[in-house]
This record gives sequence, C-alpha cells and structure tokens, in this order.
Amino acid sequence: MAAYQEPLRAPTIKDVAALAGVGVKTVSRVLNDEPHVRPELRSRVLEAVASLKYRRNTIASSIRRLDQRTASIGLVVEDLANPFAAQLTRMVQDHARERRHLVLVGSSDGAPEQERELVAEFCSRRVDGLLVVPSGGDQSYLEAERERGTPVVFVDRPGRRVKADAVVSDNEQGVRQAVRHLAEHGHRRIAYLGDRQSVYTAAQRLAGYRAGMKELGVAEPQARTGLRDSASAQQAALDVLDTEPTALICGNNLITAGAVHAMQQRGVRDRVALVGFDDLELADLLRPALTVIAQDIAAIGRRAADLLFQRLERRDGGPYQRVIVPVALTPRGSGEIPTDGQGR
Amino acid sequence: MAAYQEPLRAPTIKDVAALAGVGVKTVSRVLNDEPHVRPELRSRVLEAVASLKYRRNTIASSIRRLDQRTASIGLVVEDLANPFAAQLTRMVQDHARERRHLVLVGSSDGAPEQERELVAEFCSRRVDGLLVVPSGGDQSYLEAERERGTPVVFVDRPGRRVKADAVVSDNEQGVRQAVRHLAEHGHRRIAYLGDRQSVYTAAQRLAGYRAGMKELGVAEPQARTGLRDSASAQQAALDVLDTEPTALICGNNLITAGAVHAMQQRGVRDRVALVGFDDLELADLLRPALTVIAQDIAAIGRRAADLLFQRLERRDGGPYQRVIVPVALTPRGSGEIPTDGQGR
DNA sequence: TCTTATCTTGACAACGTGATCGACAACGTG
DNA sequence: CACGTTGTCGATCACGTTGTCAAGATAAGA
Repeated sequence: MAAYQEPLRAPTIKDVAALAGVGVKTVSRVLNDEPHVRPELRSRVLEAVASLKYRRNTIASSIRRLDQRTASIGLVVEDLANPFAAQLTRMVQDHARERRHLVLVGSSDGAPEQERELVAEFCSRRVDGLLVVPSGGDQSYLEAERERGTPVVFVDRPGRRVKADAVVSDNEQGVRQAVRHLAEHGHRRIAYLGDRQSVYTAAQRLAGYRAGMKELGVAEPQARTGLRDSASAQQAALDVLDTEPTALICGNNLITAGAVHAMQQRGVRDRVALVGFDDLELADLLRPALTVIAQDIAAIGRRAADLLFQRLERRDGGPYQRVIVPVALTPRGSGEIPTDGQGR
Repeated sequence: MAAYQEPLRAPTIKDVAALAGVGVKTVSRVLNDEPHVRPELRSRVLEAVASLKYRRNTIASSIRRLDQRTASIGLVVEDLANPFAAQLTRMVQDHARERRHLVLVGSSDGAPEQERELVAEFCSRRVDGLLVVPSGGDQSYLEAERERGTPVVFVDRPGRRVKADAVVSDNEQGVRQAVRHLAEHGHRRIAYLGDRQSVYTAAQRLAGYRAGMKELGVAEPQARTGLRDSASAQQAALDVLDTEPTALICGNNLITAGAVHAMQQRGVRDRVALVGFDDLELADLLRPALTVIAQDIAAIGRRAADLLFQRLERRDGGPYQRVIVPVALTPRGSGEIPTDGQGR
C-alpha cells in the first residue's frame, strides 16, 4: 500500500515536524535560527529537512511575517538588451544578493504604460522596493506605492511628480567636458546629435553641449535632436556632415553607432573628430579608437541599491536625495583628431 | 476621529468587500473574472477596488490556489552583463510577458555553487519553471525540483545527469562552417583559440574545428584552449601569431576581443583572417569588419520559453527534447581576407 | 526546601487569498 | 401549486508559514 507515485506535492513544515516528532513551531524556530531549541531537537529537525529535501516556502512565510517582507526587489529598465541596462542589472543583482534579496526585472521599452504595468505586477508580488529607470510621462502613480511603504529609487533619470531618490550621471558636465576637450584640439565647428529632448538625459546632454559652446563663444551651435535609433542617427549624421563640421558629439551609444556608419560612408572617419556618450564594447578596437564619455555604471548601480536598502532597513527615511555620479571622458583617439585648418 | 496617518497597510480583499458591502468571495470572483456575479455588484466591487487603490496580493493568492502557480519563472545565466545573456534575458522576458509571467534573474558567474544557490532561492519562491544556463559540475540536484513539478529547460548548454529539455546552438557546425569558409579563401594554416573544454560549448566548438580541419586534410591543427578572459586570449593570440597562421578562429566574444587586440598589436589586422564566434556590437565598424558566427539568440530564447511553457501548460510532458538552433556565418570582411601566399 | 526566573515546547490563531458548500432567489416545467 | 434547475451570494475552511501565549521543565537564589 506504499505510495507508488511521487505525491508531486512539496513537503511542508508539517511533514518535517511529523517526521522529526516535534511541533511545527519548533521546525519554524530551527529554520529561522531562533534561540531556545535544544541542540538535540535541532539536529533531529535538520535531519528530517534533509531527508525530505524540504525547502521552505518563502512566499507563504512572507504573508505571515509581520514586516511582510518578501526579500525581493523589482527593477524596471528601458531595454534589458542594451548594454547599459544589462550592466546596471548585473550590479543591482550583485548588491541584492549581498543582502539576500532576489531581483525581478522587466523592460519598459520606454513606454509609460508598460512601465506602469511592470510596477503593478511587481507590487502585486509585494516586492520590498523598486528601482526604476523612468520613461516619459510622470511617475505620480508611484506615490501610492511609496505611501504603502515600498521605497522607490529612480535610476539614470529622476522621476516626475513623485517624491523619491534618484541616482543619475552628470550628463551635462560630461558633454561640456567633451566640448572643452575638442576645443583643446582646435575644434570650433562641433556638431551635436541627440535623442529627443523629452528624455531627461537627452535634455541634460544637450544643455551641456549648449553651455560648452557658449563658453567657447560659438554663437550658433549646430544640434540635431529627436534621434531614436541608429538608422535615423546615421541619416542625420550624413546631413550634418554635409555642413562640414570638424567634430561630432553623439548623445548616446545608438547614435554613436549610426554616426560612425555615416562617417564610414563619407570616408571621413580619420578626419572628423568624434566623442560619444556611453562606452561601447570594442570601442578601443575601432580605428580611430573611440573617445567616449563613459558612465560609471558600477557606481550608479551601487549607489542606487544602497539608497534603496537604506530606506528598507531604516524605516524613517530622511530627506530624498539626488545623487549625481561623475562621468569620465576616456580619450582613445577619435576625440583627439586635430582640425586640419578646414575649421573657420 | 478620522485616521490621520495613513495606515501603511495595503488594503486587502476584506477592505474591498466591506466598502462594497459584499462578501469576500464575491470580490474574489470579480477579481478572477469568475461568472455568477450580478453586473451591479461587479461594478460596486470595481468601484471599491479603484477608490481603495486595492492591488491583489498575488503571492497570497498563489499559496491558496489549487495549482499553486505563482506566474513567475526563474532564469539563471552566467553573467547578465554579457551581451549574449542580456539579449537572452530580454527574449525570455518578452515571451514570459506574453504569458503574463514575471522573470526572476540571477548570474551564476559560472560557479556551480552560485547556480545551485540561485535555483534554491527561486524554488523557495515557488517559481513555476526554470531556465538555466548550466555551469560546470552536474545538475542532478535539479532532479528533485523536476519531480516536484517544476519543469526545467537548459539553455546554451545541456544539463548533466538530469532529465530535461535543452536548447543549444549548433556550435560544431558553426565552427566547421567557419573552417570551410576560410578554406574557400585559400587558408590552411588556421589556428583556433577557445575556452576551457570543460565548458560544453567550448568542447563542441573545438570539435567543430577539428572536424573541419580533418576535412581539409590538415593533420596537425593548432588549437589553444583554456582561455577564460580577454587578457589571456590576447596573450595566447600573440603566441599563436608568432607561428604565422594565415587565419584565426575565436571560440567566443571575449576571445575575439582579445585576439583583435593582439592582431592590432602585431599590426596584422589586415593580413590575418579572423572569424569569431558570437556577434559583437560594432562588429561591422571595425576595419576590417568582423566576420562572425552569429548565434540566433532570439530563436534560442523563443524555443526555450516555448518548451518551458509547453511543459507548464500540458502537465503530461512527453519525451525530453534537445533543440539545436542553427547559427549563421556572417561575412563582413575579416573572414574574407585571402592568403597572400605565406601559407604553406 | 520553596520561590522565582529562564529555557523549551507546541497548540492555536492569523496573514490574504481561493475553494467548498450551503442558503436563498429566480426561473421554467408539470 | 409543487418541483427541480440554475444563478447568485457569503460564511467558513484551507494553504504554509510565523506570531502569541501558556504550560511544563529546568536552573538559580533564598
């Protein structure tokens, strides 16, 4: 009469208790490393756990726990396949692991609707905290979650119409620095290619470009914005190259890729200087190697995770912070091409 | 006497029921789209849900549900920051979203121990299924999960000592094809740089190289293996280049990067042909542009997700499958450099 | 020895939800 | 009208776990 078929039911704390000949609470105590259990009972419980291959049901545990914590956090990025997001996710996950937390991820594709949907799903799973790369629109919908005790930290861009911490790169300084760097190599005809200005980072970077050009004393800087992908960036770059700039600054990695293609097409990769925002895999293998404004993704991930876990651990909170992480101009060649006198 | 402070407690189905003046089960019915609820009550419930900003507690729901499903899956990759893993994760997440599932991710760093730990955490959260890029060691520990009804699908490499589906690239054919391709351009002195053979994909690719060289009639192919990162690959490539091969095949993207660096250092980027396994961002912008054996990551992700959800939906299962996804040799220039007569 | 404090233990309630089941109303049929 | 059927609804239980609490055992102090 022995059970022939595996019951296909995971063993519970009750099964463990029965096998060890103790009460369920004692098993619970052992599993949670609570004191006041005789060593003998403890080892009997552990034996039972091992022989049944028992694995505690964390989600059942979390609904009963007083703090309701699930030891998980949610991360919403724009596109997981983008190297920036991928590295960020990796960093966040590393820091979460240190705190024995798991990470739920999702890509919003820059669509506010998908962002909301993901956040809703995460909250429905009762994540302890949220890290969000906000898309357009506003994040006021997050206010409700915050009030219920789910801390939110924005990454890469600040959220709109909601009180929360944010960790962002120093976009403006980065581009400004790039302009100065190019100027030091004699450039004045520096064109800029950027994403649409409704994207926070794009607006900041454009501002940096304008400020830098103003410093340079150039009255009419040449900026093209609204570039959403490599293809449109390539086309825009072709157009811009026709006006014979001596240098280009690209607002993100997709645009940089498009611009390099365009320069290749025009045969000016060695003549027109180029500085791109965001580092790229193989950037140092291009000829000329790519000079970039590199974001410190490790620092961003670390600061964001730290802020989130601080809010989680210390219930009180304190004032909301905006952390600005420095970027680093990394000269590799393409940004150090001198003007050949064709500049004005 | 109104509550001044927000209770900081998420509203429950009970609160909704009270506000709507109905029983909890009626609320449950509405939330789960069950029949037998008068339209009038339904709308009253929905109103209450909206005004309380109620959000169903999915994890509480899942412990009560008969099927115990949590609508979440776990994904273990080697390194989330690696483009291959990042794109795979994105694909998996897209397919999971279609089925209204969430994705928990983690990086094993190729350490069997971390892999087990992640799987344990995922199972403790009662994920409905697992997608695993297995590291070394064996995956027999997963047998227990499988028996409890958690389907597992291996990705990129098959698991060892456990019955489960697997979706892998046609590594051997890929490298074999690369050898043929190079041979068509006159090469016979083709060297190979690979990861350590204990990694399944590395072994397969090396086998492809050997088979291809045998076809070519080359008795003593030159292969260097055990390369774990770009730096060691670069050093190995420098050594190999000293033996004056006319072409190189690199076993993965890290090795390719190292090799290109080495060729740059030796000034032979235009003379020695190169084919790399795995596509790279900007591969088409290098000079010469990089010829690669590209894995169809979208197909891998889709097939793996499909297999997993099939097992989830149809309880029966059926025989375990090994899906082999074709790879595509993508000529861009570096693999089409002809021999200049220096070959034997 | 008794008293008091501390340790050890398990019965029971409770978390937020879905499942069961019985109560009741509305309907159709004879 | 009596009857069965179907639709509607909520009280109650159950899921696997932890919190509460009281009872018994043991140790410490007088």
